Amino acid sequence: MSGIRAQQKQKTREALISAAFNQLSADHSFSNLSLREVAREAGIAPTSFYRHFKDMNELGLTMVDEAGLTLRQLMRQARRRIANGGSVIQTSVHTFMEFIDTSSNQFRLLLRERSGTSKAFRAAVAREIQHFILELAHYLETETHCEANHAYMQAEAMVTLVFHSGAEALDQDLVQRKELTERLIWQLRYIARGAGHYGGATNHA
Amino acid sequence: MSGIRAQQKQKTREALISAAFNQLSADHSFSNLSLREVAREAGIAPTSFYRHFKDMNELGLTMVDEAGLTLRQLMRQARRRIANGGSVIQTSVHTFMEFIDTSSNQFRLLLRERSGTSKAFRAAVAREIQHFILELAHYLETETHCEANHAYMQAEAMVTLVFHSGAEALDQDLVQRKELTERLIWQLRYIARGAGHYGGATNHA
DNA sequence: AATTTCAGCGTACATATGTACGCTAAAATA
DNA sequence: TATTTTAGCGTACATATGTACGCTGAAATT
Repeated sequence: MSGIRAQQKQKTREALISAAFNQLSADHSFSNLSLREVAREAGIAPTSFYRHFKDMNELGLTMVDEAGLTLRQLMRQARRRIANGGSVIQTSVHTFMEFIDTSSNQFRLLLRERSGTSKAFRAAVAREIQHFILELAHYLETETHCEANHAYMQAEAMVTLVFHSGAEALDQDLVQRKELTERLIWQLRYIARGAGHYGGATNHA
Repeated sequence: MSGIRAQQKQKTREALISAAFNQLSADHSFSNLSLREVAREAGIAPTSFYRHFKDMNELGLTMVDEAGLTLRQLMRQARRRIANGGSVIQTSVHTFMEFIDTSSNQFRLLLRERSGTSKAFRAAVAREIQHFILELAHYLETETHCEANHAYMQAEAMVTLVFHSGAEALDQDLVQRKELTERLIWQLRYIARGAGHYGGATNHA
């Protein structure tokens, strides 16, 4: 039932997705992509595109899902590192920066479409980020005994700062990126401190 | 020397700019605008566009400048209100939320082009936001006796959170917006507290 | 009054895009 | 083996876009 045919179809579907990711860059966002160019890079005729996606929109949503998946895998990896005794803030930030380096275009997509032009996209990205926030909030609540509401607001603020820094890091060289990362770590410490004060937490930063 | 002629030219130039702002919305970003449509709404022929701007790009940069101007006027207003004895954080946040309500499309432009597709745009927006950060940093440094470097990082974090919340507020109704604003205020308090702790400041939040 | 300047227009063109339609060959099924 | 299914192709078309070019009439300058 695996079928030579279904296999090949899956393959060109992936070719389309990776062609699309490939065409993202600092100067080329998803809405700049054209069906024809994506098809060209994937090595199929424009009209064959429709065998796989109803729409460029549908392709885009698939891409958001994929980027979200990568992000979640990353979170697991960060959690493992933390469990092995790393500092929470430092480990999380460095893991995130690796993601930006390794999967820039997946990050770019999430970043841009978060405040992008399509409602469906915005919702999809918001869902992915919400995952991130809730997970972190839960961690902060149980681990630092912070009051639930404050844990959530703290997590939200932290994720916002991390994503924003990620966005800046995309266009920076290593030196700038290092400074940026250090600033970010301080800023996260501020939040941890402050939230601890108002929310009655133990401080583990 | 004011000239009926120059006067008229200025008028249609403004018509172009305001037509362009008018066509921005949640589902329509600057890069979706077309020269022809902007010209149409401004009531001139497509080719006449070039009498005013070399490019859509040049129009866009002008728009960024204009939005930046609005933002700076806003800051002055906030400072006046604070001088009249308002709480710093609350006053700033509410003033900012007014801006988002009153000049949504100017804010939309800054917001989107900050991580947008054109290098020149990104630079222009970054400059505007930098203004904001530096001014706030200076205020924090002199007013709360916070150490300079910490004052900067604190200001940066605060501006990031405010802008991000602004972005979310754009698509929200009044109830959601109120909750959002309250969360934001807490988050800013966290930062003020935390930065105060590490940077040796008096707390005025 | 004679001349120059120039904002705005209309025409025209090359180009890129999405997508409807029908065909083909090879894989899947019967 | 005979039949059906379908991924991918090529052709074709309607549409939108940026912009080159030359004209016009009124304001500005001489």
